[in-house]
Amino acid sequence: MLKETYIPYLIRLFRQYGYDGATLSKISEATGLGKASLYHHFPGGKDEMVETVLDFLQQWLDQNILVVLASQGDALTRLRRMCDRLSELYEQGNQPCLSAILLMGSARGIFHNRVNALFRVWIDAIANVLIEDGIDEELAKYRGEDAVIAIQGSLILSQGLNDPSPFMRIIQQLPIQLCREKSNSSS
Amino acid sequence: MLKETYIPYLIRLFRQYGYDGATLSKISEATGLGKASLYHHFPGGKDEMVETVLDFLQQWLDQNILVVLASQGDALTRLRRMCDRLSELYEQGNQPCLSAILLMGSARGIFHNRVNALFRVWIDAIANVLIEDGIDEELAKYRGEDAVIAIQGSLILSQGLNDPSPFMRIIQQLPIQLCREKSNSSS
DNA sequence: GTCTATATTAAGATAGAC
DNA sequence: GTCTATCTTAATATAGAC
Repeated sequence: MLKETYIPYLIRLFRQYGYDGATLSKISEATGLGKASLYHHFPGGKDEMVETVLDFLQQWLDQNILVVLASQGDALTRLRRMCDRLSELYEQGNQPCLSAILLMGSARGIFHNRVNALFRVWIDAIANVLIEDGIDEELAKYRGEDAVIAIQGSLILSQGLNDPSPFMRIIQQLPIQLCREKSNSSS
Repeated sequence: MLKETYIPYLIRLFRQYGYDGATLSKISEATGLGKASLYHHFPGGKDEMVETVLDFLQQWLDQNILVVLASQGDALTRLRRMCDRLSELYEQGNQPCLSAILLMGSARGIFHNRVNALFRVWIDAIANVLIEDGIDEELAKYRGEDAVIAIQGSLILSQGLNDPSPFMRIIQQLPIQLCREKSNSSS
């Protein structure tokens, strides 16, 4: 089997247990592979498994979020498409964000740079849509951050309340929020 | 020494390494206590340490957030006081939220109910301030959620970018955002 | 209340047969 | 490419002296 075969299992395990909690025993059980076989596919051990998952997520970002943000249509339409993809990725608010999980705990030191890069690319892509839509460059950058903040925060709250509805509400409101004319956040 | 003495060390360790990553060896080193002494203070081991920290955080919420939300002054003033306290708690955006950390990884199953309770109390307290201020009850509940979402999301982003400014920007904007008259999030 | 010493279990990782 | 068996290290936890 190609090592790509095991990515869905790895994503599910790291989401559920985190970096430290997803032990090789759990990974072995979930994939049906013995520990030695896991090291055949991932000689670098668990860190290489996470790197492989991050490669996949980077690709997913490119082929889903960045593609729809660069697609035909007005800003509102393109942002709605992004939200549809995000809703799939996070299973309607029932699954946490792997990037956020990798920022928590002892994995942070190892994977921080990669997560940082994912966030920056995502924020810039949203900001560019808004700039094309006529929004001031600085405000667009803040709105890009606001989008990531709303997604991440609502995922945390949905996890905390064990209720996907905060995420779904935010996802539904987000496109119109980002495209609104005036800043309602003047200091 | 009273076991309360060790709470600041525990908070720092769980914030930095998470539940799984904060090993007894690290805790022993940070506190200067041997492992056996740690079990003298916390017979239930690491889980009892986390429970002790959650007791402290629940108290902190009562004596800081709930107190200032029930204090004298208009809604905007009280929400600004809340934000000041939050800014201290999260060290101006440089420290992650322990509740969020406990929702990630294998700790979630153990402490989810307690974190859930913390979130609910906090959201309700914010909503009540807004209801007193004349905001519709349902909208106030959503605004309470929005506050927690903005805080949690901005802490994640500040961690991800290694830059406290997203948190500080959100904290500064939050009171006026919550008190705004019209919902700019109509569907 | 803190220590040393140790028990027990599980984790990450590898050797080598098939 | 997968396995069994094993190694090494580290984690949680306890016994018992001081």
